[in-house]
Amino acid sequence: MPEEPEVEIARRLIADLALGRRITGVDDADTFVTRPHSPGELREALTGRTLTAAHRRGKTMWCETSGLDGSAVPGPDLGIHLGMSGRIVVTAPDGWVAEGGDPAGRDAQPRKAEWDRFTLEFADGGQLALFDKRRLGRIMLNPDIGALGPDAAEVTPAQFRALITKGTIAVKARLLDQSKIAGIGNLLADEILWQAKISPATPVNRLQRKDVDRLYRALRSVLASALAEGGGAHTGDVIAARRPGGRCPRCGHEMVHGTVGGRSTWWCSWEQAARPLALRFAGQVAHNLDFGPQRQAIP
DNA sequence: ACTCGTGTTAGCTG
DNA sequence: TCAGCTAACACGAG
Repeated sequence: MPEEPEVEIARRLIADLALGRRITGVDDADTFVTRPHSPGELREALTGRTLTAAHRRGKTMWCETSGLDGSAVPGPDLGIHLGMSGRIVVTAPDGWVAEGGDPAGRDAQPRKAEWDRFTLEFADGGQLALFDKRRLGRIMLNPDIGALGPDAAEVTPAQFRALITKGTIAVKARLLDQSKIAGIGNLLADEILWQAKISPATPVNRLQRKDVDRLYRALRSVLASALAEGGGAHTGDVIAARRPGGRCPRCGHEMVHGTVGGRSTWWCSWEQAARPLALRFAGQVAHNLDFGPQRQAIP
């Protein structure tokens, strides 16, 4: 998916190109994407309104809508979640198309019409569509934003410490828990843990204060650079090494693969080894003396 | 043919 | 009730 930085790109797309355009038609026939709404419910709720603002918390977006016929009473919020493969496609009146969201599917096959899972038609002839091959994206009225933790890009160090360290769950699973901190996905989590040199399987109650602080700094810098590079979670330094035979871009040791928190996880076998720091240090001495790592040039 | 997966969530267990 | 885990969802890509 679109993780937080890519969702932010999609939100800006909506904010820049879709606000203020009168909605004259709504295709809400895909009831899996629009669950729990029934067919026609979204059309009924949105036709005649305009989107007036685009917001985001974590990976959830929502648009405010105008009142009908100049009424001051606003309409319902339109919730948008891109799921695993969703993308926002905004078409201008002249047919010019802008996209934001999932980049993995971009440039692959030509877009099939049936992959547009939800569409707003505008009076000017353009449209806004949720394009989603896998169909795990979601459109709903008045989404419950309160169920999400603070946005990953806005959480403070003190909030972060409090939200992260409670319990015994693996730190990666906690980073992925949207009700604690909203916005971190599987790839970003691997990148953040790699930057912080922390094993993804570390129980959160075993993290020391300095580990948590390092994790927080890694979170901030990974999010900032992902957004600066156009939103892709793929832009992370370790993402390219997430494959069989991949090597750590810093130390050259092999990346290892496993499942943490039910998700596919890659980490550096050396720098993110799951053992106490003291043992790691002792191991490093032995390692360097006896069988120093074969460093590989990074392509 | 068959497995995997950038996400969420219902339902289960202790 | 809470914390944590697993399967299921849907379907394209490798």
